[in-house]
Amino acid sequence: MTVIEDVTPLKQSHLPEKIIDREQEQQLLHKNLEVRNLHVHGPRGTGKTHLVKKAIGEAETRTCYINCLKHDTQYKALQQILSQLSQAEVKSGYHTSELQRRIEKQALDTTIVLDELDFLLLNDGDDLIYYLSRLENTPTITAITSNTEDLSEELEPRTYSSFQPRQIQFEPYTGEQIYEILADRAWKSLESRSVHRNAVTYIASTTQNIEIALTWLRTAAQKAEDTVTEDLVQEIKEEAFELYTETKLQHLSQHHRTLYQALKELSKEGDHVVQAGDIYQRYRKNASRQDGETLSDRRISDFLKQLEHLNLIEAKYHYGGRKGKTREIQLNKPT
DNA sequence: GGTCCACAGGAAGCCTTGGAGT
DNA sequence: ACTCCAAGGCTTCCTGTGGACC
Repeated sequence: MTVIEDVTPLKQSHLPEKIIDREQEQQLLHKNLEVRNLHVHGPRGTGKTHLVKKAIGEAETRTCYINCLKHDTQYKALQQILSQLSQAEVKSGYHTSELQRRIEKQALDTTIVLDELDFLLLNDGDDLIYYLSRLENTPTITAITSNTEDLSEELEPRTYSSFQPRQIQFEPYTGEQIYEILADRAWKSLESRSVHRNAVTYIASTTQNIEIALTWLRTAAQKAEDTVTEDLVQEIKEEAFELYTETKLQHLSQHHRTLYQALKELSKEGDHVVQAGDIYQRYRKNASRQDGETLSDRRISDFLKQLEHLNLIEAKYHYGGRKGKTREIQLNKPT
């Protein structure tokens, strides 16, 4: 017994024909995407990627979409750009300048989207942006970030001055907007009258992140005997959050997942605020039990920062005092 | 005011991978 | 087949931090 007729509209990846509540942003994107550099910024789950992808689909120029969470160095991003432009796999081993030379031959009238740019900046600096924004037949670049509000603070002055993006800000969804979107998706996806209004209201009043909201409603619908009730929604809250974090972690390494698991264990065991050193210790213990391979604390420290950027954990930095220089970390209950 | 805390995070170097030249 | 080169992943080493405590 299931209330789902077609699960597609409830999937986060689904791009509906009509997008609710983002008319202004959509227009800005449509008007500017192909003619000038853009910086799209806003918290997670506000529809940035979604709308940019839709704008790409409607663009007349060629487009490249790079997810910098997966391709977090200049080199890897260049490989992706070239591979999308030439429609062929590009292996490693070439000199960066060789990739750049080949891209320059092809990059005419191209729009390049760099999603999750924070991760590339964190890992490899701004060389990629500098290079792309100074190309002779300059492609237009759209950078999407969740953590970096003001790129002029993160980029070298010389990079920012040639990049000069127009900023498009995405505000968090309001409860009413989340409600409206969920209701629309539920109507397309589920049997009629199979969702209680209170159930949707509860989700909409708990989270401003549409990605979480959709995961939540979808999970509830999959569990429902014949109706999605508020009780059911409340009951599966934790499970839905876990599913959301799993999808966020799936693009990262097993070490990231072991690290996250270590923090989860420690916060379950008592203190919900944990010190970095304790997490490293637990990570080492768990990783060596799993397959023996453990990474250094230095490396894991970088991974911890990535989890912070994904908004999965919250870190408070101490630069002195009785605790010394450390981070106090807690799980982020995504809202 | 000197020492300690408990790491953060930069720099340098090692190892592996894969293309290019001979 | 061999050597050379460049890139990323990772480790090792090291310096810096600033309030608490003596």
